Amino acid sequence: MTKLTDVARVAGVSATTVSRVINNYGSLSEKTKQKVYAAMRELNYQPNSLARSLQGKQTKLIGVIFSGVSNPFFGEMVEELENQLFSKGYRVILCNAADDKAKERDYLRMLMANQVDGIIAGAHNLGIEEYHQVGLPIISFDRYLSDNIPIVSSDNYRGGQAAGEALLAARVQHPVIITGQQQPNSPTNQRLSGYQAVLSAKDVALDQWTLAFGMSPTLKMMRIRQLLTTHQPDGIFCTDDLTALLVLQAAKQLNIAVPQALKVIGYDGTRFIQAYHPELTTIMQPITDIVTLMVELLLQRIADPDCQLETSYTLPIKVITGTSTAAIS
Amino acid sequence: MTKLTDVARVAGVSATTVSRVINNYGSLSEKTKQKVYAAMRELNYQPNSLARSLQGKQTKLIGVIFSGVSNPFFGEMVEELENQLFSKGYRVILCNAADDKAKERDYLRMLMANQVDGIIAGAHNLGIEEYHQVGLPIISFDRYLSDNIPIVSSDNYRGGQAAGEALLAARVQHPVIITGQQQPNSPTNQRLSGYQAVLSAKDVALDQWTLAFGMSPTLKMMRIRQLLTTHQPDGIFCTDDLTALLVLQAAKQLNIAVPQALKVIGYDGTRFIQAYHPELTTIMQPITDIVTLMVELLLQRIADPDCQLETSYTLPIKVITGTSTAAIS
DNA sequence: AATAAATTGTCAAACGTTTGACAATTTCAA
DNA sequence: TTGAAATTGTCAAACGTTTGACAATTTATT
Repeated sequence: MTKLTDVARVAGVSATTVSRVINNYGSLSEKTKQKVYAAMRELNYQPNSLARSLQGKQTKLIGVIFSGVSNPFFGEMVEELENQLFSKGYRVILCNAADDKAKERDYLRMLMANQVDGIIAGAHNLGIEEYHQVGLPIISFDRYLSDNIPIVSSDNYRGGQAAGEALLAARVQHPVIITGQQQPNSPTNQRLSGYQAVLSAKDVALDQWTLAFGMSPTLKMMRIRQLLTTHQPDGIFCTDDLTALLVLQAAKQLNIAVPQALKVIGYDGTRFIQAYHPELTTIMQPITDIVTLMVELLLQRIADPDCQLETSYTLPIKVITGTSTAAIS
Repeated sequence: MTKLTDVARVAGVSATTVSRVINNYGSLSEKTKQKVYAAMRELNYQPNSLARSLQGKQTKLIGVIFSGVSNPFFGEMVEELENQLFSKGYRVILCNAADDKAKERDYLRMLMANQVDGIIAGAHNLGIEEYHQVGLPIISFDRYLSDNIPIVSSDNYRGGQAAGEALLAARVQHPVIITGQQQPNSPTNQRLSGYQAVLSAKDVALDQWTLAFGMSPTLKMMRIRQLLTTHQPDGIFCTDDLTALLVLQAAKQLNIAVPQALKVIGYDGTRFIQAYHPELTTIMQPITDIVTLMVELLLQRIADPDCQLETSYTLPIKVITGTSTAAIS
């Protein structure tokens, strides 16, 4: 591995000068700068980032903790995070917490040992305590972790309202909401609240089913079929799009016509769903904006660890209307 | 940040002894080991991995280069990679090459600067030359990079054959194959070859359409509608599942019944497709096995950089039969 | 109690870089 | 031509760890 002193030798200058060029420190003539750059190119030199970081420079590494990247919503989010962080000169250590407390804790330790500059936390197994004492800039997605850790989320309450309104506007009489398990301190609980508020304003009864987030699709499918046959709802709001896809599939299998006999509305509105399931009405979370904001906040915290940030940032959602809630002519 | 000397002080031993405990080096009594462990726990000590690596230890970081993680196939692959690497004590630096030569090159430089222990290369913008001189253990997915870099892929030729056979078995007369752009040195080209071989054995004409991998779904959709209306094929083999989904969608819009008027077969067979689109017949790549093999090979190379490995490893595919190619009764 | 073996300590160099203090040299303008 | 300013060099400490050589101490064995 070529090192700084090699560059110095080739450029015919001292090691200190090379370091000065790299870090743009002290006064330097254009001529020597060019000599050094030339030597760096010639030797294909890359400063050893371990040594730099050890010496006190930033590592330019960000830990990104999510519960898996195979879910399109998280996949798109992580992809966008990687993109934006890369363009700011940071790299991503991908941490899949996989609904596993121990793994998430391990990752937190590793990220500290690896001296990452900051963390984006999008998995939510761990309690507040463990995150509290990390002592690193953290931005959280969709979950309260500590007073000092900003939460970024989209407007879950409004999203729930919008979904309820859409169903009611489609003249639904017996709507059901399928949620994941309610997590403590999670703003996503607001989806239920918003939905509930809209229903009770119109005196429509709340009918709620819970399917744990980690449940296998096959199992979910069984439950949904059961729900459809026994409860015979004429409208379903799923708090994530994938579950909504299962509902559509189940309805098809059971010969329940959508939207004639059943209106379906999902949640998330990823690019994937928009492209491959345009028929599904859904509530879109603005992934790009969410990521932009999270990155911006994180970089602020990195630049100034004591900077004051809001506890919570809420971004607007958007309703994407497909045929799955279309009125019957 | 607590450091080694702090642990030494608390444990009442020398710094050298602490280091010996951590690295299990030299001779140590059980008693002092326990004292040191206790102190480490008490202080919540994590060795600074920058310092360790600088000193010569492994970084335990692996660069994983793919072209985006929002595609479910790559998403599932990266998720599995992260899982398996984590369980072996490695962490993943996620590199999204995004069909961008410059970005991929940048990443390669960064990975070298970051002293990663190895690389899994699954993006294929760059030529052989740039990978040739990286001088790090590399395993490639689905692309020839250099004689010394093993390729792992699934049996693309057999997959192409199987797809062709499935279409012919369903009594298709005018099948079309939709491929991505053929990449030089990519084993995925074999899908076409295998398909072609089966067709020509039965004297069925080859009709091939190309839709670039990076093209937006909307645009692809347009082309597919055009294809369906002008060419009126009665069978389509898409070399990836997402394109197949677009075909199904387009067929629905155009009132072309699947499988009655049109048989559709895809490629990849992710868990996602199996769960959410069981109707689609597809060729499944064994993602878990592919990842297991890649990780195994990479770790071998890391342990012994000179170890001899095969140039190419091919894993069997599996046909997943849905209703999209069902025979008409 | 004597000896060997096992354990622990001390010390220092090394990994590759940054950065400060200071001195030496070059450049430039008046 | 002198003096100030700009440039470069030398030297060394620091970041936190590992590891080797060696000495000092403790423990186990007979």
